[in-house]
Amino acid sequence: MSKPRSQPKRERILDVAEELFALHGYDGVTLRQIAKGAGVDVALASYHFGKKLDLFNAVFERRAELLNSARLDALRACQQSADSQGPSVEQIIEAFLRPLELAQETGDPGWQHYLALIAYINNSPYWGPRMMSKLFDQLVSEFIAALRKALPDARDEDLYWCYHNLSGALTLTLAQTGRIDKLSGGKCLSADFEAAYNHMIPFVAAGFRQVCGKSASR
Amino acid sequence: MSKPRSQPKRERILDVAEELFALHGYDGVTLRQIAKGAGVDVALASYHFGKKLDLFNAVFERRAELLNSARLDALRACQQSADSQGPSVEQIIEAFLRPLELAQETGDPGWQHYLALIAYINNSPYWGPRMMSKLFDQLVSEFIAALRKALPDARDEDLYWCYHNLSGALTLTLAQTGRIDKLSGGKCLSADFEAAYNHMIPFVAAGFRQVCGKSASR
DNA sequence: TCTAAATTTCAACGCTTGTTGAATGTTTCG
DNA sequence: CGAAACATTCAACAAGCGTTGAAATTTAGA
Repeated sequence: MSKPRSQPKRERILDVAEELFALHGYDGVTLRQIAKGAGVDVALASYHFGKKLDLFNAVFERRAELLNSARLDALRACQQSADSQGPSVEQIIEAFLRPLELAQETGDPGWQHYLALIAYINNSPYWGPRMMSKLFDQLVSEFIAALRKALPDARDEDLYWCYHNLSGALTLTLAQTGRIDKLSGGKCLSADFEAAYNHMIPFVAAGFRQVCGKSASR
Repeated sequence: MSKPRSQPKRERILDVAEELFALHGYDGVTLRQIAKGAGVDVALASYHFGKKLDLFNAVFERRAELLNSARLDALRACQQSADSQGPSVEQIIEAFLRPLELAQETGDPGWQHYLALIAYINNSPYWGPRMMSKLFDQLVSEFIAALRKALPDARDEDLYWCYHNLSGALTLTLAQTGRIDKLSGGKCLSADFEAAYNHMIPFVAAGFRQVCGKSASR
């Protein structure tokens, strides 16, 4: 059998690695810190995952498929329930963002660390080009195709720049830096994903319409 | 003989540290890499800056004041030229972003590295709380105050979430990951700050108006 | 020029790093 | 049971780390 038994120590290594990598980055974490956090000998990480970089990749692969299919399902669902014109910009962005919230609300704090790790990757000039495309290009292309349909007058260049803005706003949200908490004097909370998305969806949708809409300046 | 007061080796250490920290983060760079890049002995970095963390801070402080005053000047200028109602949302965001472009166009590639380093800090759950407030809180508060005046019906909470979206979009732009280049098939270029801001300004302004405007849903 | 200070290199330190091979403990299953 | 397969720990390695004191070099000022 390939994966019959749950391997609790192996999972704990992944959990701790996920959390520490998200907080300190790849180079900011040692295998000994991870092993200590997991209550395990250092050599066990090498036994299960090989090199440090392989462990890093394993952390990603563990949740990638589930996350991508959840977001794709949300897109398909809003496409199904739409009329012949297809879903609106708001609906598409909602499908892009809400599954991230659901992932968090499974009660598994690992999801929050995982999303913060993705934020770290996405914003890194070193890791971004090495990891993001492989993990998310296909999914993103599908969302952009849906947006292109909802904004038939958009130029491709404008569409991609707008997605870039969305991606940036989302990335900073997922990074959970707590900066907005301090800046707003507690009026906004980084951990409140629902509030973040409730503001992000109309904000981004209006931006898309402004830049990619019919009357956009060319 | 070249001027000794300019301390060329000290500057070169800062230049190389700036570039490498921006690319690999604090823990991803060793003092020996920096020294090698600067053509200098390792111990010289310690002599000039003390601990590694002090060098990291010195990289920031070198350009912080100049950057902040350039952005503040831009805000003051657009406030001067506005009527009694104050500058528009677009004008304020323009004043927030354009000085970053000018900094790049001095021809000094160090500015680009510096801005990428700020992006790294701003997106980091570890460094963000430790460095961003000290460097930028005062400036950001002034811009938000101006936006509050331009959007008199806005709730503070909405205003801060909108700024968060702006900050995220800007951060991903400064990080220069090249992701949009690949995704757009070359139609958009990460290095093209002017194009990025030309799209970001109307995008973000429309978002602010949507979320913070008179008819915003409450 | 001479001298003191500032700069830069040299050499080394004690520690930590990722990784590995062998030893020990634990399951699985005929 | 018994033995093979898997899981885990132990001990150690060579390499690289940040940091430091002393020596060498360069500069500044009289």
